Amino acid sequence: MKDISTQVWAVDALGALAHETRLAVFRMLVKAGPDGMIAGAIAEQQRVPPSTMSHHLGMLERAGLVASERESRLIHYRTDYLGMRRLLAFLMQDCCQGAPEMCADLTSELSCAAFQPHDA
Amino acid sequence: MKDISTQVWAVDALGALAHETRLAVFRMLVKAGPDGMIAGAIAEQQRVPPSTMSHHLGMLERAGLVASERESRLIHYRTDYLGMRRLLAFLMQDCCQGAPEMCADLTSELSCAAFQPHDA
DNA sequence: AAGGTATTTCGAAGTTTATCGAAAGGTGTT
DNA sequence: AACACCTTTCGATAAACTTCGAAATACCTT
Repeated sequence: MKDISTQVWAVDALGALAHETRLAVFRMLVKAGPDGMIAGAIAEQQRVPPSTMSHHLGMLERAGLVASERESRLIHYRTDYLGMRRLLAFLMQDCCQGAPEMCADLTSELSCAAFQPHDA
Repeated sequence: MKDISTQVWAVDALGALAHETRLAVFRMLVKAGPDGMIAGAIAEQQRVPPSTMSHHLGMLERAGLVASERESRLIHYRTDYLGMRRLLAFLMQDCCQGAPEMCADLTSELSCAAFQPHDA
């Protein structure tokens, strides 16, 4: 075992994403980019009462997947890219020692522009 | 929304991983490589009763993250790399349109040999 | 400081999930 | 066919999660 506490955190992070509304919110924030979105707008967009959404956003934040920042009366939520990175890295960790060719497949599948700067 | 049914599946997959034992099992299988492990050995390795482990393995399998195959009396469980790939791709999807530089960071962090064939 | 807006916390209800022993389902051996 | 082995299914209990209205908190405006 490389890091037992990271595993504990990963369970929380995965649990935070393992919910229809929260996963939709997380992806919406990823799409929204660094500026993020305002709490009220997130709740409205997902057709969920503010108190319920607050609960979900709190879970995502405690899991280190999103971060919040107050701006006057509004609260901005944005993706915590470091947390997202940690989670993806954790899941991919160790996959190569067993079967390197699987990893190659994995990376070629990822739909990030960073991977295909040369072609469509 | 790109694909609503994929999102539903992703919630299941994330939920399957959002458990200490199941996440440990999944990672153990990733490390074990294509040959996978035998159900009994998995249960013993994790110090969990067979019936409990069977329940967990069933969840991982229904989520498309592992696959099982019977060999006489034993049942082999192995990582379903396609499912793993689908999940990672789903999570990374759309992250570049908001902030391409985040994606570059993401890929450089991944600890796969496929990314660093030149150095340690 | 009074009032209005944005968001969170509290509390209670219903729903889902986790656990594991006992029993059942397959599979090979004698 | 009877037995032993490996694994799953069943069933019941305990624990955790989800939901959302009401109340509380934080902030700005007047």
